[in-house]
Amino acid sequence: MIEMGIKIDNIDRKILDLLQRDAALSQRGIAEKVGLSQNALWRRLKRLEEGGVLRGARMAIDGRALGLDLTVFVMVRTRNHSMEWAEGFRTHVARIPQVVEMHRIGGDWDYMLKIVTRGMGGYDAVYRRLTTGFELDTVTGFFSMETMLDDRPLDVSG
Amino acid sequence: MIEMGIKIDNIDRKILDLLQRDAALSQRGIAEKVGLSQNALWRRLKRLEEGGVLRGARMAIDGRALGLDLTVFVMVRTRNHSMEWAEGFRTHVARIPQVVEMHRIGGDWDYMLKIVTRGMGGYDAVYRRLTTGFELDTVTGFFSMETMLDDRPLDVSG
DNA sequence: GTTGAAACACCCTCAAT
DNA sequence: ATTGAGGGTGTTTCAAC
Repeated sequence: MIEMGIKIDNIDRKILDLLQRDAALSQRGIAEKVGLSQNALWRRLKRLEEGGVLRGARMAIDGRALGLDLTVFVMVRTRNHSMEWAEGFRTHVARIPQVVEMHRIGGDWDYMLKIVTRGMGGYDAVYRRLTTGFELDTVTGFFSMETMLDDRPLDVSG
Repeated sequence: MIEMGIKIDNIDRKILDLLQRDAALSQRGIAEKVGLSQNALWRRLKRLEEGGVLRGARMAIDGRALGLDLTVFVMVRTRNHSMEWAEGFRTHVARIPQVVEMHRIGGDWDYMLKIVTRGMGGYDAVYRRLTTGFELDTVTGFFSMETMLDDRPLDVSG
C-alpha cells in the first residue's frame, strides 16, 4: 500500500509556515493573513489534522532555566548491523531521556544521537548509560560550544 | 550583570513537561494533573512566561507531507577562526531556510548544520548555496537513513 | 469559497476566604 | 494556596448564500 498523503496547496503551505512559528495564533488571525474566512480556515485545519500533517503543538522551553546547558552530538560505530540489533539499540536509547534525537546514518558512523543535559556530569551519566549493556565499537562526542541556530521551522516553500 | 533566571520547583517541572508534549492542553486540564487550581496555575504560567522559560508554542508538522524527505548533518571545517568571520558565516547560513540547526562545535570539525530538504536535488542546492561565497576548508555530510527518535521533550527532571 | 449566528469552552481578572 | 463569578475571546458547528 502506497502512502498517499493529502494534497497541499500554497495556502496550506502558508498556514503551516505560520503555525510552525506560533501555534498560539488564533484562527481569525491566520484566516486574515492568508485571505480566508475563519470558517474556511477551520475546514482546512481539520483536513490537515486528519491528514496527519499537523502533529500537535509543543511548547518550546528554555533548557538553561532547567540547568540544561550542554548539547553533545554523539557518533556511534557498531559491529552488529542486523535489524534486530538496531531495534534493540533503539529501545535502549529511547529509555535515556536526555537523548532528544537519534538517527541511523551513512558514512563513517552508524548512529548519531543528540544529547541535551546538565554539564559534563550529566553527559558522563548519559555516556555510561548508553554504553552499558550494548557492545559499541566506537563512541565519540562532538560538543556544542555555541548554538548558533536552533529549532527553525521547516522550509515549506515548494 | 549575572543572568539569574527564576526559581523552578517540581510543580513547574511537571507543568513544563506536560506543555512540551502538548501545548494545546487547557489550563484546567494541567491544573488538575499537577494538583493546583486553574487560578494558581495561571499565575505560574505567567511567571514562567515573564521569566523567559516558556518560549512560545510551535506546531509540529510532518515534513514528508511537504516532500521534505532528506535529513543531512553537515560538518564544516574552516581556516578562519575569528569571531568576525564566524558571525558572517552565521548570517550566511541563516539565510538558507533548509538549515534547521547550526552549532559551533569542538573536535575534528568547526561547525555542524542540520539540513532538512527535498531529496538529493534539494541537498545539492543547499550545498552549493552553503559553499558559495565562503571559503570552507572541508564539508562532509552524514545522511540520515532513518530517523529513529525525533524532537523529544527535554528532560525536566532535576 | 463567503457571512452570520448560536452554543460552548476557555482565559483572565476580580473578590472573598 | 483556594472557590466562585463575570466579561471577553476563540472555537466549533450550523444555516443560508
